[in-house]
Amino acid sequence: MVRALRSDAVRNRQRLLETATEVFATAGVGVPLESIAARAGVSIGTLYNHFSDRDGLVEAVLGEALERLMAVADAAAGLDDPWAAFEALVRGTCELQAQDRAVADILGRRYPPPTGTVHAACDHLMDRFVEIIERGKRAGVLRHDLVVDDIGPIMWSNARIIEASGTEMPDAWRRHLGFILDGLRTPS
Amino acid sequence: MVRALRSDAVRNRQRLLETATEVFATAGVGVPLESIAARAGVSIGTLYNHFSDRDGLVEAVLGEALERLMAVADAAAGLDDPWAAFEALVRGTCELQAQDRAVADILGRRYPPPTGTVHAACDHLMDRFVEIIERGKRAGVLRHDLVVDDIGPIMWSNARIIEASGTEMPDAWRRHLGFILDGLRTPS
DNA sequence: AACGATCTTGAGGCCGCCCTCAAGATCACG
DNA sequence: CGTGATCTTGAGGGCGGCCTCAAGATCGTT
Repeated sequence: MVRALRSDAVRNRQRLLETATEVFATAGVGVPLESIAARAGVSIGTLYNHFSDRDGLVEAVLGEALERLMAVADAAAGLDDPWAAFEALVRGTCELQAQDRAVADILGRRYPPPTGTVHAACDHLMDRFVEIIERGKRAGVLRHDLVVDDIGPIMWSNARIIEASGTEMPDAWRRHLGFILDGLRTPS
Repeated sequence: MVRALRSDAVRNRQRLLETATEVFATAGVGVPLESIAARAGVSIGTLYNHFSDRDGLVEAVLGEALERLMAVADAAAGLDDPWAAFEALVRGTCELQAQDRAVADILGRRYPPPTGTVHAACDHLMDRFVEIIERGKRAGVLRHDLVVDDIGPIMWSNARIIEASGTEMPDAWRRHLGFILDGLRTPS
């Protein structure tokens, strides 16, 4: 049986989750845990009371972001036009990377082997990609030699571009992705 | 007047340079300096006797790699066919990144603001790009909206793909770059 | 060979980060 | 209000990396 948490514990846990969500989203999953505890107004010990380690915190925090990811994937899969579906999936995923550095880190392979919910979400995403790529190729809108394994590199590099371009060239990734998409489309 | 180095100092400096070249090329410019000293059979203190800090060592080591870079750039600029020139420049640069992690780090923006010789080399490379992009656009083989600033992201992301794909997918970057190049070409 | 100039050495200070744990604070319940 | 269970705290140990500097080794010159 799981004991009920004490009220202060509930409050602290909540604050930690909120803070971590913000900080991870803006500074990435690699940020010092001390900084999260500090911003949450709590000691580092308390953070470790609630989460086993960085992984535990990440797992606990990424829920909403992963749902957004799945939502994008499902929405894309729901589109009728095969090219539109593919484009929506790629653009949507990259957009989420741009909006949330934690997502960029995960999808960009800057953070160790995803496990648990994170892994599951990535799997689901990849399944959608398989599906949509198949559809696109059958419809003849996607280049015939494209395979799912080509998606990884797109996301890794998108993460890097977002990071390296920072605030000076905030739409660099969009331009770049545009080029790639043009390269993936079957010439009409 | 510059004093002549003592013979043992010459030997050590030489060994350090050789070792650093190897290690930087395979493990990147961020590798612990201690590991270089160790592999060179010399103490960390000696390394710091010869090079002010990591930057100093990098600068001293990168000479040949930078020359290879310029050679590629000049060779590309020498090609008659405008598309061939562009493709050679992009592919050549990325190839050098794949062969030498130090080059990948520099061109991939994983290492601080390039200064000195490194900066000069990057400048030269970019000049070549400007030139070749202009030529390609005039000849109508390159998409009209392409600008030099679009090259950075290509190299940043190439560095990332090389790194993330490691030995499992050693030609991931090549495939990916192929897509991009198709996206940059004017549809015929 | 002997001496001073030059060079090497590696322990150690510093820093940032990870994570732990004993002591103390807070809560909740009777 | 008192008492035990629960939770928080932050100093501190560990680690890995940067860089320094006083002591000692080596060189080369006379």
